[in-house]
Amino acid sequence: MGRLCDFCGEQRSIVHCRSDAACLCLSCDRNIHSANALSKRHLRTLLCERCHSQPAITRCIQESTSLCQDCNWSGHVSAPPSDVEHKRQMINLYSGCPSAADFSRIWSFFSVDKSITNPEPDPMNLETPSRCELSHADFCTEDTGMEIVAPEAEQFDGKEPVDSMNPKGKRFLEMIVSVIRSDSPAFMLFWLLLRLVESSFMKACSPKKDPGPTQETPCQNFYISDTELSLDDYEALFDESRDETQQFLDNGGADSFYGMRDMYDNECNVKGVTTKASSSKVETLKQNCTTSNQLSAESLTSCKSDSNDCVPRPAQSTHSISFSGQTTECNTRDLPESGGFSTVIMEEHQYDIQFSSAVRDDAVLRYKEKRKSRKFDKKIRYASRKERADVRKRVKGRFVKAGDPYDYDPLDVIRNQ
DNA sequence: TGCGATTCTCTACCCACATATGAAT
DNA sequence: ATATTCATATGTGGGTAGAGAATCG
Repeated sequence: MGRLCDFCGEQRSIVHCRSDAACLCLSCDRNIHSANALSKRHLRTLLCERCHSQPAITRCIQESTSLCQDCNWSGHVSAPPSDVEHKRQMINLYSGCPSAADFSRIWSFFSVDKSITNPEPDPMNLETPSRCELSHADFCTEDTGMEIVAPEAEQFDGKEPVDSMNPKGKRFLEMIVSVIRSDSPAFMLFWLLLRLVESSFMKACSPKKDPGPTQETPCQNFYISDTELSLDDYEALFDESRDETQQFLDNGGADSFYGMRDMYDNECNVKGVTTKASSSKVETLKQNCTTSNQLSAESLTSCKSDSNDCVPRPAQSTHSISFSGQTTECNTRDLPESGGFSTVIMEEHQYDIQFSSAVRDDAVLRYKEKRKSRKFDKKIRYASRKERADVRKRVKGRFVKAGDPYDYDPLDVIRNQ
């Protein structure tokens, strides 16, 4: 059984929008996220075909099923299949309004069923197909105006030094700051930072031209001498993240940061924290740009964190990024040419991350312990209303009109104490 | 081991009304 | 641009119904 679209409530939901915390059918996804420039930036992915509630992160080839972090963990890691290890593919996130062809490009397992020109969706039949199929009615194949999330990133080829003398590099830095200040997902920033590291790495590896008598520039000395970014203290990383989160929430959450009433839940507040932390980091980076070490592991915490997913996602880079000694090697590729959407976790690649099960078990165990210890105390937003409710007379717990008979008066309880 | 009855746990909902919010003037 | 008025939405807590889980015979 599947899940109905949160918006229309009629068709089977296919994609998950994290920003809206909603599961949507393809039609509604396209309609909603083509409404304006902001909604176009919402990052979406397939919906987990097992729990039908969480965003899928990986695709099991053998089972032809898209799975979220938890379902992937329970189905492949904690209780691995007995026969043969299942091959899995990373599932890309996307934004904008991709066409069906675009979908097929970013998800090879996606196919477009053009023979179905006017399918009558059966709300009662929510069986998830073994292959994800887009009907022609759901998605037209012609390209419509779509927002490119990081057009500047496309222009920045990653091979030029970040240098204030270089207009592209300067624009790149400005872009980072603009991304930080926007509500773009934090791991978009993570990708940008990786590009920044990469560009510096390229310069460090390439023969240096004689710069000649150049004037001092803020970013002149920004080279990455050691491309291995290590997070030696895994525990400290997440402890710090949580503390910052709590502090951020205590300070008013995202409202205090953006100056607006946010529509996000705590998860997005986490995003706010990481963005904030990264913001200060990059601002420092921009101002000083002195040593490569300033781009510390802390910056990497800006990768998108999830209440259900505290394990850093693999990043695509030629650099070796070590998490608690676990190293993953990925290939850097430029963002694919697209007609207006962008995939954020780059090209799909085989999901062969070499996390050792022991370390993974340990991390998950600690995470679950922390999750237990979390406090979700009710927060009173309006003290005056609480004061009112605290003295209001009731009948079987329900408020009653002033003057009506009542069976419970909080003031009587206070007087009797 | 399976099944029905009972008990336990959890959670959404209800109510009135002061106040926040936004639109209209 | 600012102030005022008006209508609507929101949030507050204790008790309860109902759903689902757990236990027992």
